[in-house]
Amino acid sequence: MVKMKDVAAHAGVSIATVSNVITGKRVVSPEVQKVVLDAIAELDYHVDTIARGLKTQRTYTIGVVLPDVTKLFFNDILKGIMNAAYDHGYSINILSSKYDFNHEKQMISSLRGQKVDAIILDSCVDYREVENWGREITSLCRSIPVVSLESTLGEAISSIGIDNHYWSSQITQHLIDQGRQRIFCLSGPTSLLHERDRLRGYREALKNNGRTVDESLIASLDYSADSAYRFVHKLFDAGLDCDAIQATSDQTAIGAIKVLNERGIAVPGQVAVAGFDGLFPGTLVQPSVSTVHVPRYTMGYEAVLECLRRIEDPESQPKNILLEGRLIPRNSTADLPAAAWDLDNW
Amino acid sequence: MVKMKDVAAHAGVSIATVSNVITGKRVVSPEVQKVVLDAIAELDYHVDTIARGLKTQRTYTIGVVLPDVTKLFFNDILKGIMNAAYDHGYSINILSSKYDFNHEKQMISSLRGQKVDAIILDSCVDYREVENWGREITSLCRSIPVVSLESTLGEAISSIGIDNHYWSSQITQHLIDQGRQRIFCLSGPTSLLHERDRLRGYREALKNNGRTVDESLIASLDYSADSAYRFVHKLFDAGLDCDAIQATSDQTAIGAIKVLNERGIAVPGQVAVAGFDGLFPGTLVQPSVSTVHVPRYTMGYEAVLECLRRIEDPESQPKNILLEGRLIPRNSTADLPAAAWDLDNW
DNA sequence: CTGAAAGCGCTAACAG
DNA sequence: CTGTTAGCGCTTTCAG
Repeated sequence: MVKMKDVAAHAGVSIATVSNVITGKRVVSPEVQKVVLDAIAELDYHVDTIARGLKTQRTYTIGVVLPDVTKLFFNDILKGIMNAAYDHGYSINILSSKYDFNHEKQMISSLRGQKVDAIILDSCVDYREVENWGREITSLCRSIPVVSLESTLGEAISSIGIDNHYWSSQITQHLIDQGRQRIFCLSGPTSLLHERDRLRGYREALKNNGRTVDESLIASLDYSADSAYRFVHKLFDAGLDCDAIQATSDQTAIGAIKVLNERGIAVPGQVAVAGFDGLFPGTLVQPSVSTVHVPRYTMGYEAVLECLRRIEDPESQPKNILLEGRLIPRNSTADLPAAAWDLDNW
Repeated sequence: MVKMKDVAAHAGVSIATVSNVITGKRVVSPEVQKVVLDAIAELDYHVDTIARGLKTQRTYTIGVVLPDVTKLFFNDILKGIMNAAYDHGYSINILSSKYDFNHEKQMISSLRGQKVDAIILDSCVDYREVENWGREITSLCRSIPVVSLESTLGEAISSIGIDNHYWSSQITQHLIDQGRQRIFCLSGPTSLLHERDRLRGYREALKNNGRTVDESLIASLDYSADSAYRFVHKLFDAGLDCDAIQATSDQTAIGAIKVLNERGIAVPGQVAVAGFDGLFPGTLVQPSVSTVHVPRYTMGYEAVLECLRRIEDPESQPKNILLEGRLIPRNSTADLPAAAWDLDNW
């Protein structure tokens, strides 16, 4: 491996000069500069980022901890993160907590050892522990910026996400506007703050329309379509009486639609189904799924920008960034022209 | 940041002893070990992987260069890579070449500067340059193992993939078995070796069945569903006469199905459509897409294992690993019970 | 504007 | 079994 010393020798200058040419932190005369640059090209020299990192204590790497990278939802976030990072000369180090809070803790810890310059975290912490965890992260990651995805983790930690409460209420309202009377709410894990927000939105929309919340029309599952599928089958076996199902993810909404299709229950004729997130498979199934679009790509991209902002100005304060969602009515709740397949984002 | 020196001081031993406890490369007495471990825990010490890397010249990082991480196909490979890497204590550094060979070259180069321990590459090199590029990589990455995905890049480079030629011929055969006479082949970029293999498979299957290859029934596009969509519309506008379309990707197959659905052409009644890859959206659309399953996850996982094998034994020789594909007939080519939605892998 | 030299935090000889 | 010490390749004072 050719190193700086070799370049210096080849160019007939000192090693410090080579360094200055490369970093541009000190002025080097044009002639010398050229000689050095030529030597670099000729020897095909590349700075050793490890050695540089040891000296500068910067790695140009952002650590990313997500609950489950294999899921489309996080994949899209990841795309945004990767593109933004690449655009700005950063690498990323991705870790999957698998919705296990202990893993998450450990990963944050290990990321520090790797000297990442910033951390982007989509936490799976229990909502009751949010504040503690926020404080712990803050003390753990004393000197580097942390950006939380989807939910707020406290004062010292930047966050970026949508107003889940609001957008969830919007989709409930949409179902009500379609004349639905008994809306079943299929929620995700209630330990997650943003799931609670979505559930709150559902409740609030009902109340705003002068309805009472029937607790027998609320259930919490994990995020898997399969759980939803089996669960909804059981519901109907038990004689569930509803004319709409509002799922807090497209994944589970589609699981529900599958059940209804299998049982010969017309969607949306007899039962309307709404999802959440705006994943592309919602456009492929029959009927297409009404949903709220969560700007996942933007979330990832902006999260990186927020990291960079705080890296570049260590004095700058954490920001809470709120992105816009978007209600997308499709054929599972409304009588609309058939939605077009989204074929471009996969 | 607490460092080894601090741990040593706190434990009342030398810094070397701390190092030995951590690496386990030299025996330390149980008592001393305990004292050190306690100090580490108490101070919440984490080894600085940068400093270690500078010394050991190992980063426990695998560089990954894929054409387009935003695509489902590569995403699944990535999952395999990430899981395998994580299982073995490695990090990965992902780069997206965007199907630009110059990017790819540059990325391989930059990965060397980052001192990755191995590289996994899914190359977009033109098939005519494969050998040159293979040689160049070999000399560029002299001391680290390189594993090529999807196609073979020469002697010194391990590879892992399926027999595209064979499996493509299998799907053509399937269409022939279904009684199809005029099979249009919608190929991907012909500069890619594995696309050429798939096309060869199509040709060979026709010949094996005593048919002549009609060159007007062959076209090459990029991989986007949108291109396929517009192109197939034009084909039918121009009066294309065929009773089957064999696309070399599910993406383009679905684009074609969309066209046929729009034009009221029955699939598979009038025109059968087959894809390739086995992506889950093929199970969601109507009709579901017959395809060849490419074990993408396994490909990624095994690629990492191959890296590790060669890292651990530098004397070991590169291997060419061939994985099994699987023909999956679904409703777009055959009169079968409706295929079930794949809801679990996204 | 250029060079010499210290040292980032760790590992691995080498001594003891 | 434990300690001392020389560097890994770079950046960055400090001198010139």
